[in-house]
Amino acid sequence: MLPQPIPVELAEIIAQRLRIIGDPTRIRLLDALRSGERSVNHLTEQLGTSQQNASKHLGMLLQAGIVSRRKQGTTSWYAIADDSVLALCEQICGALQAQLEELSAIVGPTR
Amino acid sequence: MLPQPIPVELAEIIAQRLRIIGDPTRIRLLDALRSGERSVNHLTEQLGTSQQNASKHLGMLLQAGIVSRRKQGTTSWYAIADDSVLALCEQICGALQAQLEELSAIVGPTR
DNA sequence: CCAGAGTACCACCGTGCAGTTGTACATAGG
DNA sequence: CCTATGTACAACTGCACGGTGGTACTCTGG
Repeated sequence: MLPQPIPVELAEIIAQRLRIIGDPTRIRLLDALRSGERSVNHLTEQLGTSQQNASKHLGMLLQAGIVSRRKQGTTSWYAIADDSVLALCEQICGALQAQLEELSAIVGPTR
Repeated sequence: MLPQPIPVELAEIIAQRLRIIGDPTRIRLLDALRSGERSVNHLTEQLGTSQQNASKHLGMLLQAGIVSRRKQGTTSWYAIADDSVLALCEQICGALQAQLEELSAIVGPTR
């Protein structure tokens, strides 16, 4: 599926994508959106951060096409538009768990 | 598999992991290692970067447990230790292609 | 028309990181 | 030994980014 020598441009696109998701606040925003559509106010309170910060990160996720925005009155409702990002986090956690199991096997092999 | 409210610490770990992979040079290093074990010198020439830069990024990937190092004489041989990173890139590309197809469907729906 | 709520944008600051330069270390060859 | 080769580490610089404060804009309710 991937071309054998990945061109520099594609490497930069992939890297940019990974860096967009690679932020604790944005990961927590996406996590909060797993339950469904949420307003900025709700997300701000759930994360315990400032409204400006939440809006800023949601704007970045929106521009990247990872979330979608729906305006109703004065409130904006955000939702996950790209389900693959959650699978990405799952995969990361899976790799981490595999590494931890290897380490524990080395530390305590006979036990 | 993932806990429902992702704890802040886990979000930071996932984010750090994504940021480590989210660099064009490191993605190209991992891509070059898809063909098998390679020396620093070989990777330096293949990427067209400096030896110091390649060594620096390889050190980061090594510390993260993504690649492995084997020293023989004066040369260091690096190899991919965590195959899931390649699947990660594949997934990113898949999501990008899906988004592109959606866009092209909007731009030229009858053609 | 006015006040308040909800949201987004802008400027700023501090931090972290990518790339470069210089250099130290280890090993093989003569 | 002495030199060359291959690699890793430290310091520096420029730049991008995360968080914050301030503010403008929009819509709703009175």
